[in-house]
Amino acid sequence: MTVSSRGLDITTFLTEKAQSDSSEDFIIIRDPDIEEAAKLINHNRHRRVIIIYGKLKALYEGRAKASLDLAPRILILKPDGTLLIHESTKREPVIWQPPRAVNYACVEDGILTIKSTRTNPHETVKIEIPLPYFLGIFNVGMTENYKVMGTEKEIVDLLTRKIELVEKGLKVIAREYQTIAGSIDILAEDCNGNIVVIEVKRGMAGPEAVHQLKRYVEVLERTSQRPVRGILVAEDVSSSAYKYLREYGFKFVRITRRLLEDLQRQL
Amino acid sequence: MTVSSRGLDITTFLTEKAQSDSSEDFIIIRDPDIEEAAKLINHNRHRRVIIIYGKLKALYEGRAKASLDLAPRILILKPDGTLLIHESTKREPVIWQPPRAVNYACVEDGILTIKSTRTNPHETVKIEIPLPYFLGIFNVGMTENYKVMGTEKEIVDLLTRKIELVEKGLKVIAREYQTIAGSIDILAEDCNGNIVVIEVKRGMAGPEAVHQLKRYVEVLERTSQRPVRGILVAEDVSSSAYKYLREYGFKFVRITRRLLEDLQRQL
DNA sequence: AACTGTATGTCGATC
DNA sequence: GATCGACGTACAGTT
Repeated sequence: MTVSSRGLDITTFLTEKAQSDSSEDFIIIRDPDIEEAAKLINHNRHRRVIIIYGKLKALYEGRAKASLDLAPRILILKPDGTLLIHESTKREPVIWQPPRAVNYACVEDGILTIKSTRTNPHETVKIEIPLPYFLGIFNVGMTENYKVMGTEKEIVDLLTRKIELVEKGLKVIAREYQTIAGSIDILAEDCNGNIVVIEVKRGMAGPEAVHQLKRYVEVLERTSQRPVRGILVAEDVSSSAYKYLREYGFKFVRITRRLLEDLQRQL
Repeated sequence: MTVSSRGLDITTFLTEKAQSDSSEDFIIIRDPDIEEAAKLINHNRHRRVIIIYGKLKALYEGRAKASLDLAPRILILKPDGTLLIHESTKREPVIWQPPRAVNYACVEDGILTIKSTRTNPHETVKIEIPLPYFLGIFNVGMTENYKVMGTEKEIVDLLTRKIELVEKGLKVIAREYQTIAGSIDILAEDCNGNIVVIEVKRGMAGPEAVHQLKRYVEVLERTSQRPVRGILVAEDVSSSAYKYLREYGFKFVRITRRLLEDLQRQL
C-alpha cells in the first residue's frame, strides 16, 4: 500500500444478487483520501450506513460532557442521524448521538472532521480523524414492525384474557386504566366486590414497582367508596420490594415464563 | 469482482504509523469465502473488533424472544463478547448480546453462522449469514478511566462542598447516607435543627424522584425524633412531579448547568 | 452473586 | 412537543 494509491482504490461491488436488486452495493476504501472521504460521507449520510475505522479524537458537549483522546476506534453514521463511536468493549458506544442529529464531514487543517448537532436538548459531537484507515459505505435495511415477544405488554394481554391466573373470581374492569398517577395495567373486581389494582412486571420486580402500585391504590381509594386491594404480578420480587409489599398489605402473584408460554399456546 | 477471487483478496494493512506501533493493522475482505471467514472470526474474536456486512437472519431467545428475516445489516463482534446487529436507524441495536457472551463462527449447510451464548440470564443469539458481503477485522482501543462530566455524582460532590446553594444555614451530616430504603444523596441539618433529606437529580426530575425522596423521609421520620424535611434539587421538575412535591410539602431548589459550571471553576 | 440507583439512557405511546 | 413508563435496558458501585 503506497501513498500514491490513496483515494484511488475506491470500489463499488455489485454482487450477483445485487445486480438485479441493487440494494446491497457498497463502497469500501482503505486509507481514504481526506477530501474524497468528506465528499463521500456528505453524499451518503442520508442514504446509507457509514463506517469509519481510524485514529480519532472526539468531544461531546450537551446534557453532560466527555472527551476522547486520539486512539483507534469505530465510528458509525446512520441515515437517521444516529452517530456511534465504539471501542473494543461494552455494548454501549463511548460517545454517541441519537437519531435526528445532523452530521456532516469537513476538512479542517487537513484533518477529516465530523460534526454532529442535535436540538432539544442541544448537544454536539465533534470528531477529528487525523488517521482514517478505512471507510465503508453500506446499504442497510430496516425491519418494519419489528416485534419483541415476551414483553410486559404481552403479559398484560395474556393475563387480561385469563385473569383467574392472578386470582380466582376476579373480573376485569379495565386495561391500561388511566389515572392521575399513571396508567394501571389491569383494574379488576374481586368476588367480594373490592376494587383490585394489578401491576404487572416482566422479570424481577423492584421496590419502584411496589411504590407504583401503592400510588395507584391511593388514587383509587380517594375516588372509590369500595375497598381497594393491590396485587403485584411478576416473575420474582427483590427482598426490599417484598418488604414493602408486606408493609402495604399487597399480594404477590408469581408467574413463570413457562406458564406464559403455555398460556400463549392455548390462546 | 469475480467468484474466483473470493477469499483471495485478504489484505493486512500496516500504515506508516502502525509499522512501528503495529496496533492499527487491520484486515478487510470483500465477498469473503465462508470457511475462511469462519476461521478468521474464531481466530480474532478475543482480540479484535469484527465487522460483517451482509444479508443475514437472526434469532434471539432469552428473557424475551425476537427474530429478524433475511436483510442486509451490520454485525459487530467485540473482544469482550459484545454482539451488535445494527440496522439503518436507531441508536440501539435490533438484536444484541452484552459483554461476556461467548461467540463463535461455524459453517452450517454451507452458511456462515454465528452463535452467541451467555449465562445469567441464559440467552442465545443465532445469526445466519448466507450472503456475507464484507468482513473487517480491526484493532480498536479502549479508553481507561473514561470520565463523563456533569453526572449526578459530580453535582452531589459540588453541592456538598457548597451546601448554602441549596439553602442558607444548612450543615451537611452525611453524603450517600445508607438507609433501608436506599442511599440518600445528601443528609443535612437546617438552622432550626430539622433533619433535611436532599435528593439530587441531574436533569428534569419526574414523579419517581419525588417518591424516592418521600421514601427516604419516611424512613428517617421513623428513626429520628426530630422533624424531617425533604428537598429536591434538579434542573427542572415535570408537572406531575411538582404536584407530588406540593402534596408532600417538599421544597424544590432549581440548579442550572451554568451555575454548576461556575461552581466547578471556583472549587 | 444479588441488589440498588444512575443514565448524554433510548424508545414508544399518550395527551 | 411535553410527559410518562418500559426496556432482553446497560453499567457501576455496594453488600
